Amino acid sequence: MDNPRVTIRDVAARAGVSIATVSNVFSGNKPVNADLRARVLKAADELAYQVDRAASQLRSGQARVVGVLVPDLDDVFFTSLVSQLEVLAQKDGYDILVASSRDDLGLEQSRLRTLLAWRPSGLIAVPCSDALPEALRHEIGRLPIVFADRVPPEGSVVDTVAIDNREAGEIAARHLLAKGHRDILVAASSLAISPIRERVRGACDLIRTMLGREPTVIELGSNADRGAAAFLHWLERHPQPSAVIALTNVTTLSTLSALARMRIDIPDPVSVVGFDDYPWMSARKTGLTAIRQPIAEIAEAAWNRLRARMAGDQAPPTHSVLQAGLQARDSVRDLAAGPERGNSHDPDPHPNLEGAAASPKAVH
Amino acid sequence: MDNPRVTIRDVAARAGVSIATVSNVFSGNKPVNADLRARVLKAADELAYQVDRAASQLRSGQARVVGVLVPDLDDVFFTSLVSQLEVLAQKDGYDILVASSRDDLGLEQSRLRTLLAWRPSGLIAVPCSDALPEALRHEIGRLPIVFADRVPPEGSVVDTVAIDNREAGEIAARHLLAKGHRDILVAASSLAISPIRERVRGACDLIRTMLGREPTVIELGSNADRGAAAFLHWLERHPQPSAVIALTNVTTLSTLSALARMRIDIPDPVSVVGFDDYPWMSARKTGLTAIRQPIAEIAEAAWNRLRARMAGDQAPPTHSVLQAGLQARDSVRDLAAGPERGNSHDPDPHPNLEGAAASPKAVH
DNA sequence: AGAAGCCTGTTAAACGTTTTACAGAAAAAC
DNA sequence: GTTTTTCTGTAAAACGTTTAACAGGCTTCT
Repeated sequence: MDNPRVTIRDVAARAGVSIATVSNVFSGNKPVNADLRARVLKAADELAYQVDRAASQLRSGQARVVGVLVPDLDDVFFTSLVSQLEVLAQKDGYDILVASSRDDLGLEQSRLRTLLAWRPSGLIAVPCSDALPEALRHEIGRLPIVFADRVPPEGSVVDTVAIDNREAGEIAARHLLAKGHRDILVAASSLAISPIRERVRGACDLIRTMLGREPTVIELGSNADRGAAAFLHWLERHPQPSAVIALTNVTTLSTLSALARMRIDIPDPVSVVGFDDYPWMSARKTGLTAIRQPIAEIAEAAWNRLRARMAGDQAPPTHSVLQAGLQARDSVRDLAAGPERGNSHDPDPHPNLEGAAASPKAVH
Repeated sequence: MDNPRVTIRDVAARAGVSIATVSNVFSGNKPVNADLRARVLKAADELAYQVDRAASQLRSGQARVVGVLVPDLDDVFFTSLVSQLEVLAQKDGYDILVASSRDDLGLEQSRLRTLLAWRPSGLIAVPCSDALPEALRHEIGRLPIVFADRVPPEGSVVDTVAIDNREAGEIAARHLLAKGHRDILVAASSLAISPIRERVRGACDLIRTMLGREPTVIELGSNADRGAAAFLHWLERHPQPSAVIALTNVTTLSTLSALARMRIDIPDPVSVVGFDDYPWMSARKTGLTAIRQPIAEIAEAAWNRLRARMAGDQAPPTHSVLQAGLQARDSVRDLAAGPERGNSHDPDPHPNLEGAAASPKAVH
């Protein structure tokens, strides 16, 4: 009852073959005769044999594990990403090692180091700054790496997958402008994060062009509660905007929390365009109009790129850019249509004029 | 520029010591003279040496990795758990290997097998059925295992950590009864899941005792959208209840979605007690009254148990039971206070009479 | 029929660590 | 002054697998 550990040698003995044959049966590295194969499988099954990944990896150098590094495991956006990646990886026989950098450069560095110590066959990361993490510098040509979501603005030495963030901001702004909003507040998480800067730029550029004046931009951070407090603080000492664009799912939460606490209704007097699309956004009386990121496609693109690299693709880095779309619901008031006040009783959501279908588009 | 891999041997050569000494420096297994130690560290740093975990693990049998298995990586409850566990594990120098069973027994089996192939030093799992997964049967005395959240009702052969689910259901029911509600609907995810059955039992027992009749129980599944559709379907062909208890965070979402789509207001005419406590629950005009699970404490208890086991604790399995509490907000109407209708303009949430502080309580 | 080529299976040598057994030097005990 | 003990470092043997090199038994080709 207390057999210490069953190895390939035990299986070989029981099946009456050499250990190499057993290895070949499991790794599929060399073909093996059908009935021998059956004998081996039977023996392995009876002994409840499992190949030891450490030994396997040590000898072969092949890890069948990929590291996944994200900035925050409490942010649904990132966990959705992890969830999708787990499914894709599992389909291809890979396990995933997840680590969170908690948006801290030092922690990112150390988490990367420990991930690399596993000698993974690949790495998918959402880095927490624009600079290439020091720990990855030496790995550039060696280890397949894909950056997702947060990609350096000036191109990267590794493969990247992200949405067109500038356009995402623009879509939000265009929607509000089309509905007659003139006093738009832009709520960002942090301008230190380049995709956020891009979203802000997209929104601000359009607003400036159309209205000839700069919208106000505020930073609410990456924590919903603290963000809500910050926004509350802002609301108390500034005139109420007619609409706010939240550029992140947690900023959306912060915005809604603060508005709720101030007992300010949506979409009248304040309209809101949120970011990302999660069940809670439609689980409310006035569903949230939001910019939808195609998370499944981001994950898929990242995985496909990583898989190609792991298979030996040596082409220069590619940068996939996916499209975000507008998910129109009821949180934006139509000021252009007419001056009627109060909650709209019109059950029809506004049609989506902007064309929201997400489709991949390879660049560079 | 293309050195293939730097091993302990290279470091030893450069530092002018034996490989055993280098190993001792890094593993801390045997003390080593201070200046030798410094030489080794310097050499290692210059070569950017990293110990190879596969080799290390193969020889020592020590993995410094723990497997984490959850039923659904898109459910915030589980990802919060993973997030907390990642922090705790990292603090103790462990990495985590995450896998999702997607609530499928077969997948759970296969995911467990691949986790076990890593020979992890421990395993934290939220199983998807009451039965001990077949893959774990052989590991019982060998591998430290902790089950969290979903624990078999009749005790378990492994350590478990969970909340008092019966009481959680009871608290929700008591709150509604105290507010004068008589027509209560219980929305569960799936009665196949034992903690859900317990919550249902807690709520139903109390309601039966107080009111002398059985409340209606419906199953909405573990997907928010499908659950919303199911509840909508139910609402269309049954009389409106005065209150609904949602026993899961996704059932809460389903419930709110369906009510929103029916344009039924909260808390009047329908009150809602939700489950779990997430930012989106307070990011609404009428904040959600909900049963709060102490996720951080669940994670901590699970990790502490696992750590003790990994350190060699051989005591019989323990079963920690934590307390859930009521987070009172504005989604429950007070029918007892008076017959006034319409949205309450009273900004004060009802005081929490039930005593919500969560505290660990060891059992068995 | 004999040589050449393919299968299919085996033997043995890695892979990079940890760890046991041991050796030499310094310190302590007699 | 010798012996014992303690301390530090080293040599070498694992750990369980993959894989290169090889060895037979076939088929296939001259």
